[in-house]
Amino acid sequence: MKEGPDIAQIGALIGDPARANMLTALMSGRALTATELAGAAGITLQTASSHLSKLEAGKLVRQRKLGRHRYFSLFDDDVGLLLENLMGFAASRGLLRQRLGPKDPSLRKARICYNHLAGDYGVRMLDSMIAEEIIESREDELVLTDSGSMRMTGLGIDLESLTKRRRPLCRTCLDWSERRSHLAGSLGEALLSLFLDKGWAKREAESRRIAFTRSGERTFLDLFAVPPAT
Amino acid sequence: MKEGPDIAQIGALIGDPARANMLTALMSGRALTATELAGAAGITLQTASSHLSKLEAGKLVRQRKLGRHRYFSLFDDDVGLLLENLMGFAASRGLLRQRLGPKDPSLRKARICYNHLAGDYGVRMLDSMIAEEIIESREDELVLTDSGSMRMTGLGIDLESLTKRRRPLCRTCLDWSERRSHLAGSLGEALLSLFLDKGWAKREAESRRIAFTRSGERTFLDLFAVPPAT
DNA sequence: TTCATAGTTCGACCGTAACCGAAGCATCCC
DNA sequence: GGGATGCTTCGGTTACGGTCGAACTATGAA
Repeated sequence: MKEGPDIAQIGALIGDPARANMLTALMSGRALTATELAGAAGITLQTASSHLSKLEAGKLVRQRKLGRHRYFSLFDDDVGLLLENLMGFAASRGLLRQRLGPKDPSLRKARICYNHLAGDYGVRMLDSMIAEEIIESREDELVLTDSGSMRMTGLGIDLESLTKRRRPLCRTCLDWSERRSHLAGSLGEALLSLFLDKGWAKREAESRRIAFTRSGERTFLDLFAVPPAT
Repeated sequence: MKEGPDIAQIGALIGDPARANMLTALMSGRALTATELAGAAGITLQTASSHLSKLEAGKLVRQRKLGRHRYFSLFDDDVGLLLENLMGFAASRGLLRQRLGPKDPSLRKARICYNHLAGDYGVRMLDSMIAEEIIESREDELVLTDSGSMRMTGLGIDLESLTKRRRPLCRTCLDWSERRSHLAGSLGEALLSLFLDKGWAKREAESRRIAFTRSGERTFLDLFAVPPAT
């Protein structure tokens, strides 16, 4: 017997509440210091340090030294996708965290998923892009069309530099609150940065929430109009 | 903070080696008794019973009483998909089980993924079905085409009864060995049963391997021809 | 009824891992 | 240099959970 990969190790890594909290905090896409992560998990710095070295050994997070700080972030996109997946599963089993303040409609509306837009607005964006034939869905992957490339470039996205990287341009990511897919991959990341750079939306501190400005929201909804319901 | 679903509980459930082994054993799609699962995990019956009640409480498995036996199986398709996902992730981190006997090329070729075909042959089948326009990939979901419906019916699949159920007909499932998608959902399940019923392939005992007979393999490969590489 | 098999529950044991205080490095600032 | 900050390492405590033996329940067979 004993066939197949070892899922227990990863389960155990994610299974500790303190570590799960840190990973969730890192889903904000920010690189956080050990002290910040300790605060997010509600434990002392020493304990956090021990947890982080385990997460690092398991290739779930990576660290970058910057001055006397150590900035931790998720190891790669795959970790983000897996965590979002797990959240979807947990939500489907009715496993919500105890101290879930308000039901957080704003979190369902627009939030950051590691490095791209998620929530109602994220799903809506992908829907629109497919309806507008900016993206085509082939087999199980998403492909940017020629006309889509032009529109993205028109928005100010440097596709050239994006495609140079080895990371896939477009990926789907299952949204735990909407139970449908939104756009991940380097294009998903680039689009979110664009929104932030242009000031259409802002990230809230210490949260995954994305807050659109009034005019930014109008522009966004105009740009990614949803086709009338069939 | 504390926003979002609780992933730690699920992680902890999967994180124990004994439980992970049981879940992996259940990925064979068979309903197994507590004793069989104890054997698969290498623990005593008492311990297994305790683990199983936890898995049941966490809605990862369900049990059916049949005489004096209790047959355990995965709670639903979602659990199977999640586990396959986790295996893919674990494999990508190089986390293989210690006592992995032979590299198991046969397992990579064709195996059962909870209730549908996975491995090289599973991926190949979906590829072919899309190329032959039996299935179309829209947005992030798979849709059976009209001509596809006819072909499936021609094979002897009762689509009517499949669509009556609330489960989705077609779903993608990420294959951990191929790193691409294969067909899940009730159609995926029905197709595998068909292969087994027609005697094209057999399930090996105590394993996830699917062994095609010589003539069955020919028929399968003929039916799901792969388009010439572009 | 009696015996055998399948499984759960209880109790006790034990190991591991989470946790924190204190000390030790490393980096930056003055 | 001296002092402050950020983080790691060490050591020791504690608690939780996995484990199994033994006793108990339930179903089936003789």
